[in-house]
Amino acid sequence: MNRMKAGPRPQRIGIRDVALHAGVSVGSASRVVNGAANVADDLRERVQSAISELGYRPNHVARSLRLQASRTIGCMLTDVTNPLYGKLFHALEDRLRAAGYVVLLANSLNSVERELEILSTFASRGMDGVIIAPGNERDAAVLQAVRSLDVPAVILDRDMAPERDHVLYDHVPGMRAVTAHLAGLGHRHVALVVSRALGRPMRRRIEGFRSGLAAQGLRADDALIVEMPSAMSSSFDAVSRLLARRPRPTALIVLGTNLLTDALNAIAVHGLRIPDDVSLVSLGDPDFARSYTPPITTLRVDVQQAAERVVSLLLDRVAHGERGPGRSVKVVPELIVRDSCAAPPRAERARARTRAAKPPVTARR
Amino acid sequence: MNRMKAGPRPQRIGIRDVALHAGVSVGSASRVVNGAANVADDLRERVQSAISELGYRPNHVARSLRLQASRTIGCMLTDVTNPLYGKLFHALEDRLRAAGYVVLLANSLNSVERELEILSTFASRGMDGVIIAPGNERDAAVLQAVRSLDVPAVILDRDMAPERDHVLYDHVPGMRAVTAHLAGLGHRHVALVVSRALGRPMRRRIEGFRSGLAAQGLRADDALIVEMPSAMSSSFDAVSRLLARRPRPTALIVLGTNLLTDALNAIAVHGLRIPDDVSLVSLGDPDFARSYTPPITTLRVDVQQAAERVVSLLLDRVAHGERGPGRSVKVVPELIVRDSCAAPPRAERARARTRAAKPPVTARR
DNA sequence: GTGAAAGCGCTAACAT
DNA sequence: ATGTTAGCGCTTTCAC
Repeated sequence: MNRMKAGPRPQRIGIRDVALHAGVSVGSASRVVNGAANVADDLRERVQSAISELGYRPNHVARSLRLQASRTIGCMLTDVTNPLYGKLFHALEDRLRAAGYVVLLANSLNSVERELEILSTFASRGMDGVIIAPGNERDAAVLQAVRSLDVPAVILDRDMAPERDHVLYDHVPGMRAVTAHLAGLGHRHVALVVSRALGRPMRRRIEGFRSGLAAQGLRADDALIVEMPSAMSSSFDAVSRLLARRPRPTALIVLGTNLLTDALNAIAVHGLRIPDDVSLVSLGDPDFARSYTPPITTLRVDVQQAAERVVSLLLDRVAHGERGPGRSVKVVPELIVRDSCAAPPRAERARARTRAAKPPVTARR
Repeated sequence: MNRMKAGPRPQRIGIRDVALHAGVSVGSASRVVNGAANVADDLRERVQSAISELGYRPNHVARSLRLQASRTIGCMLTDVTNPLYGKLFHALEDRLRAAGYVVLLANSLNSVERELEILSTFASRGMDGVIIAPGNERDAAVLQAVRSLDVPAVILDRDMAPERDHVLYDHVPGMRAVTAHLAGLGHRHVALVVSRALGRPMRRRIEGFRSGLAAQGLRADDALIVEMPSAMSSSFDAVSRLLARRPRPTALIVLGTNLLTDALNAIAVHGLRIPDDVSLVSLGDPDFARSYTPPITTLRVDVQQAAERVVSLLLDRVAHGERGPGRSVKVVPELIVRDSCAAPPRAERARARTRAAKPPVTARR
């Protein structure tokens, strides 16, 4: 009667087939599959051989329906194309997979519409939990959607809903460490290049930059804070303009992996050496920051640690029945000091032209 | 009876509740939800308002079980951390989402064990189709797992099972275009840096390199083909060694995004200018290749096009009932000529030291 | 320890 | 056009 047009699929094997083949009831077969305690040895063996003979695989969808749990975690990030998010997804996937969960990834691209759609997808697909970093943390509809999620959620690097769990990167002390490092070296003209100041992360970093400078008795020069129009645009020109200023900034902080390559290029084109002519600190620690000549000092958030925190918070609720109020854990970025920062040049008045004649980059130490 | 310990979840709303609330049968409610034809207007309206009043959301798991289809596509790639795969996933997700599918991403990390596990997960989770690029194309177990998948599959840039659909990057002509370009400029000492030669892609590229050179009447010098031990290791030293050879190679082909940054760095450290002293071609066209000074000539596979092909092949089977034999479509990489290649320096005998005194990089054109 | 049967939420056949 | 109902594959109570 209910036969959908003679499926060409060669009759998926169900637990019912296993039971039949082993000459037991489906209940017993199920108990074996799930490793229940009360099973006689011979029955277990018969079922197990039936399973391998028939090549039976439990149907996860049916199980999910029955159990009201899918062992799936939804993960909404801005864009895995960004290496930082790519690595994070990776770390999350590793840990969750080890715990028996599968991760459903969705790129929100910072689009409100898309974020709503994704959140809705997560809801109707019965995720056991979600990990999200909404680009539009301030949007009322997104906020509403997040708050009305009926599964455990961990919010990453956004400050949205106090009743939920959060993992927050502690940008302010992070940036303070950078400014302290630079100020300690003697820098007084420090420039900052950021991708876009929307959103908590950039706001906090700029805040940390200002307060860090203030703590050193310096004042942030607004003209030295450059914000890129979009995450996609090249920062080459912006950095170039910065380097053309007089007095030239003696140190540059570049907040974004994409920005770093452009900045390095701009510095080279201006014939400047790192760190002799200009000091440089980057965010995010891409692999080549380590292998660059000279190795670049970076402010790094430990992705592994962040993933660890996120997963632990989430599984507390998903798997261990935690019921408490929203918790918030901070991950402090660490300053990895390498060779791209030094004292500012004595003669800031010297002309760039003169320098262009020197070897382009300092030698590997 | 079957009440799982008084779920704290506030009684998920089902279609049954909607029907009750609207005073109709579940069947009718279902018809409205699915936009069936035979529904009276007033009934439809009543159901619709019940839906929004109750905030009903169809349970996708139940629907999947009933329909024997999950509207989910499994996607197994080596590692989204690699920008090429990141972009690809992105493009795939866009298209599939538009078609009403959700993508389940899994990073295989080239581990056999993991690939088998992922494939198995895909199978038991009832994917409607899968897109895979197994790192271990030659492994018997992986091969077996791929061939015995009982859902439509598209295999990406691997040549595995003729009965399945494939999208293959046409590396040989791609590399030929590169060598032709370089040879046309007059280069005779062309070096190649590859990340690892395992796997079809690199094998084919090297093959294309050799045959391309041969077609120009040149012979590939094996000493100029450098293979990195792993995708993760820095190629700085390898490139450095290459540049220290005499006669120095006049052109460098770098097959990997990670390798490019290291190569640029090594070239700069040697005090060499691009393209005056050494020409450079890269693979994969990362964003900064365009914004670099000088802009880097790259061999690019059009990710959008590849994704388009993959999705179209897959949906033919998943959604349009295609039953035919395995199809294979090729995507030809295109050479994007920018400013990083020029004729080899006349005086190859001149010393690097001399050159180091010149400005480090050519000006932006 | 094992079997029988209910039912997770939904759709589609069938009956009206 | 609408209602009734079987059953997707599985787990788990309940009775033995």
